[in-house]
Amino acid sequence: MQTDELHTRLRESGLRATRQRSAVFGLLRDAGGHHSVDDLVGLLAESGDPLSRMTVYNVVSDLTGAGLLMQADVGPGRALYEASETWHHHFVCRSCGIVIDVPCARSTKPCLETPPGLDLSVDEAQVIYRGLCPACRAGAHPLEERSSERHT
Amino acid sequence: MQTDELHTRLRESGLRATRQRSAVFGLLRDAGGHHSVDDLVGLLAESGDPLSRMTVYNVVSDLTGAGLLMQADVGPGRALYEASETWHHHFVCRSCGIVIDVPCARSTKPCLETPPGLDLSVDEAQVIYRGLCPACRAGAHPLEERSSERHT
DNA sequence: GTGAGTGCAAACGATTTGCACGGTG
DNA sequence: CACCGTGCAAATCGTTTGCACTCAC
Repeated sequence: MQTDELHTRLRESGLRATRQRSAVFGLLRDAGGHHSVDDLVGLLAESGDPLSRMTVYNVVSDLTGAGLLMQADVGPGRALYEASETWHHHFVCRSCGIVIDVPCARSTKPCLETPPGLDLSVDEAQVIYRGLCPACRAGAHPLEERSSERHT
Repeated sequence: MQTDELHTRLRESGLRATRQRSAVFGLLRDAGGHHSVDDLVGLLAESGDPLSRMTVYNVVSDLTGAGLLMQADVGPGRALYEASETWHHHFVCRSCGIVIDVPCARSTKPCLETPPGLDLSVDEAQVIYRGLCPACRAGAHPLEERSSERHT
C-alpha cells in the first residue's frame, strides 16, 4: 500500500498521520493476519522501523477506535489486531493455541441481528470457535508448541 | 442447590468434592450470572467462606475443564465464569463495560457449523457482541461507571 | 495412608499511567 | 507554534508457578 493512501486513510479517520501509525497500519494491511502487540513490535523492528511497545499500544488503540483496525480477544491477556478488509471470525486451538481465520457465514458485518427483547445497539459481533486444529487432532503435538499466532 | 447434589456433580465429573469446589460451584449455580475470579473471591468472603484467590483460580480452572463451568472472555484480562444451564452469548457495552447475557439463536450448543473447507473440530463457539447498553445510549453515563459485571 | 487439592509467596506477562520531548498540521 | 502523539520509567492488574501443608477417599 502506498504511503499516501495510508496518510489519507488516517486523516479521513481524524487521526494525525504520523510515521508510527503509518508503519503499524501499513504493516497490518500488507502483511495481513492477526498480530499481538509484541508481535507487531518484533515485526516493526525487523522491518527496520523499531517502535516502542507503548507507542504500539497507543497506535493500535487509536486505530481500533477509529475503525481502521479490528481487535480480537482470543483469550485472557491475548489481544490480536488486524486490518483485514474481509470480516471473519477466529478459531483457537485448545491444544497449541494457534489462531485460524474463519470466514463469516454472513455478509460483511455479521451476526448483527439484535437480540429480541433486549434494547441493545450492537455494532459488532465476534465469534470465537474453540476446538482442535488438524495438527493437534492428529496427535502430532498434544500439548506442545506455543507459536501462538501468525496466520492468514 | 443441595450440598449432596453438588457433591454428586463433582464426583461424576471425576473431581474430588472439596468444600472449596462446592462453594464456588454452588455460588455460581445459585447466584447465577457471570463473575470474574476477583468477583468470586469477594462473594465467597461475604458469604462467610473466604477462599484464597489461587484456590479460586484452581477451582474455576478445574471446573471449566470438567465442563461444569463456562468461561467467557469479554476482553483482554477479563475472564468470566458461569454455571448457567442455558447456553448464551454476551453483550459488552463499549462505554461502561457492563456484560449482558444474550440468548443464542441456535439450540443449546450453538454455531457449531464447522466452517467449510477447514478441517477444524469445533467444540464450542462464543459470540461477543459489542455496542452500547441502553443506559449509555441514553447518555446517562458517557464514560463513567466501571461496575463491570454482575448480571443475569 | 496416599495422593489430590489448597493456598502462601513470589514470579510473570500483558496493559496502563504520568509526564517530558518532538513532530504534525 | 500549538497541540497531538511518542515513548521512557514505573506502577498496575490478572494470572501462573513452585512448593509445603491438609483433607477427601
